[in-house]
Amino acid sequence: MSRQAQSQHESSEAGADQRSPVALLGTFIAARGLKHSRQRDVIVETFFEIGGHVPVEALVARVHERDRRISVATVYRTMKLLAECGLALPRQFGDGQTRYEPATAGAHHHDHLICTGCGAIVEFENEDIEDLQLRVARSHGFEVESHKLELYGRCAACRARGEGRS
Amino acid sequence: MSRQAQSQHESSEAGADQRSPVALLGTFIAARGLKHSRQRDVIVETFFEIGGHVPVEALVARVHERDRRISVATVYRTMKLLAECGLALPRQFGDGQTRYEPATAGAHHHDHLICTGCGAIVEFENEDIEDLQLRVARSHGFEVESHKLELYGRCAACRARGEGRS
DNA sequence: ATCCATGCAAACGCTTTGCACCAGG
DNA sequence: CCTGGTGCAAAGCGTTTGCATGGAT
Repeated sequence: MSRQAQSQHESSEAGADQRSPVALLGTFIAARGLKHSRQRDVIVETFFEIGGHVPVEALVARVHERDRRISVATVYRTMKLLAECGLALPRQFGDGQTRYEPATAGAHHHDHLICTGCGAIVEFENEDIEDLQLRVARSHGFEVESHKLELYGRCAACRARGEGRS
Repeated sequence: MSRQAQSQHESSEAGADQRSPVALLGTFIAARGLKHSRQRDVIVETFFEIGGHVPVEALVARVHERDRRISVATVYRTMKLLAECGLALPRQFGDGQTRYEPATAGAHHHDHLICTGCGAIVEFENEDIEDLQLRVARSHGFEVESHKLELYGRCAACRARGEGRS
């Protein structure tokens, strides 16, 4: 909605900020004097392949499909690195486990709809709500730095499936 | 909401839903065939004395000021019981620990402003935001069951204290 | 007498960390 | 080579649970 189209052709092949995540990470790593490794590649590729809001546990499982010997610790360390690089966003929903969501270059802040039936997570963005948030905060003397909004409910599919809730 | 006033005179002296939390818990306990105990009284009294959004750890500390021998397990069990009774609401902010907030009888749903400077937690309620939430959800085929909205920022006091953020 | 509640400590799930070894620059 | 990365296992943290004991009804 508020994302203005910058140029039309860049989407054709690569686009300045459309380099592969692995490549982007490479840049960050180089800039920080860190090192490159095979397991990081695997983890990062797998993470962006999944694309969604991945619990670390699930990511580990997927990574192990490619290389059984990559350790959980390395996955955690790599995800933390990705988060520091701004390539992944850690999310804390109520269930005690950290999920990571890919942070694509031009992406805006958004919030989440979470289906209590099937666990589906849908992203949305709403400027009106954000405006109201700022206003409410200001009326309490707060200056908002960030926020978290999660709506829990049943998605269309789940409602269709079991009309009279379980 | 679904609790209808059963008798009328009980409200005369104490107020139907204004009875002390310990007394209210007593009623629930009796109704469920559970038992009363000294440590529950201490925990519940302490909890409502604090009144805010208490991390369990802090509650335990306070409880221990009164009786060192009450165990952590009992505090957790009691808070879970209070939550089931509807007298306390468990809250999960992002910091990995559960906080409980007293649920007074007529209280509405509300959301939270959390100061990233001093940790202060302010409650607010905003119908417009809630309306918009419902609308957004519906536009995605969701039927909202509950939601969580947290605004993180700096409160007036903290901003006054250190204008140029640390 | 009967259950429930308690305390203790062990177990838990998720995440982090210490350490010795391995590997990229 | 030197520094950072890895695997493993242990530790950490908040929370829960099994079990024997103690207390309320």
